[in-house]
Amino acid sequence: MDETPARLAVKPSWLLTQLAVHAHRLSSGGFAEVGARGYHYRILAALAEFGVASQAELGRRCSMDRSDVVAAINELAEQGFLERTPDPDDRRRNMVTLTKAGDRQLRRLDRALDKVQDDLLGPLSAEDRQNLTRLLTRLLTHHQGK
Amino acid sequence: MDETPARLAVKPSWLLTQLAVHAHRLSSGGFAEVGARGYHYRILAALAEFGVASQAELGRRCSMDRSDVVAAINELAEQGFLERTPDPDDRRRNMVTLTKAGDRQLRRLDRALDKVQDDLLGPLSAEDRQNLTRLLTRLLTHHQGK
DNA sequence: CCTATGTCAGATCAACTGACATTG
DNA sequence: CCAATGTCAGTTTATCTGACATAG
Repeated sequence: MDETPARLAVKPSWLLTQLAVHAHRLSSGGFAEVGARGYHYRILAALAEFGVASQAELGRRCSMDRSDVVAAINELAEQGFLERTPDPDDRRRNMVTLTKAGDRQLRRLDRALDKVQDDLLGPLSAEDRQNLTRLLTRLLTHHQGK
Repeated sequence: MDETPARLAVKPSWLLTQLAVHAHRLSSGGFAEVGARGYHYRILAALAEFGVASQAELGRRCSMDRSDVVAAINELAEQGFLERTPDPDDRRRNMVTLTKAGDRQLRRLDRALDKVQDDLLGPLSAEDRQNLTRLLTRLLTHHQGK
């Protein structure tokens, strides 16, 4: 009857790490279906969510490094999913804008992720999912607020 | 009052992805303090939890690829944290055994992770933590059971 | 002077892939 | 003949570091 070993029951950080493996497997699969990867999704989603932003802002919102934002935005711009225009008010900054095509791509990614989410949360009831979401949201807002 | 944008509230998979960034940052910091990394911790923990095992078994228990187990075990054996001996009953297999030094290393890693866990779960009450652990355990056992 | 920004080159770590020889 | 195991080489992705030029 001792199905769950002590370490698993006691260490949520271990649970999160192990679960992250499965979550990562599933979600990269979903991204790949649409020819994208995690960084692309995060940036497109942040643009749709918060609107036009500088690269540094995007990095902060996606918890990504400045330098990685550069590369991801190069790739997304090449595919026409966003546009990079210099900010006249602050000539250090680039303003990044989501295009129509970018919005369509984000929709595709969202659909793919919906399937992933069902796979991932399969064993949980609607109430459990709501509960989990609530807990994770509290954790995330706490850690993103520094 | 609209603190949480729609996407965050609706998509636990996004939440998990973003949280995984913070969890990863914190835990690799903890591992590094002890001169280790995630793969090392997972293998040592699995050995302590389930006892002697073949490399393939370790891979299944840690959700790691066979080939990555090889490299991690090379490194751990070099540091004297485990021993690799051929299985006389099945000459394909290596039996991997945790050493005294390996057990001490695992204890150090556990202590480091305890601090990480407190950082990570900071904003949650004891009851919330128990709740979260219960939900994550159900998800993990479901996904590990294939 | 100091800070923020965008950019680049490079390093590390986790995860995966494909191949191969050996053994069951 | 097929499946499992251990091993090796190589690739991709995510993350981070340090450096630099430019602009506030």
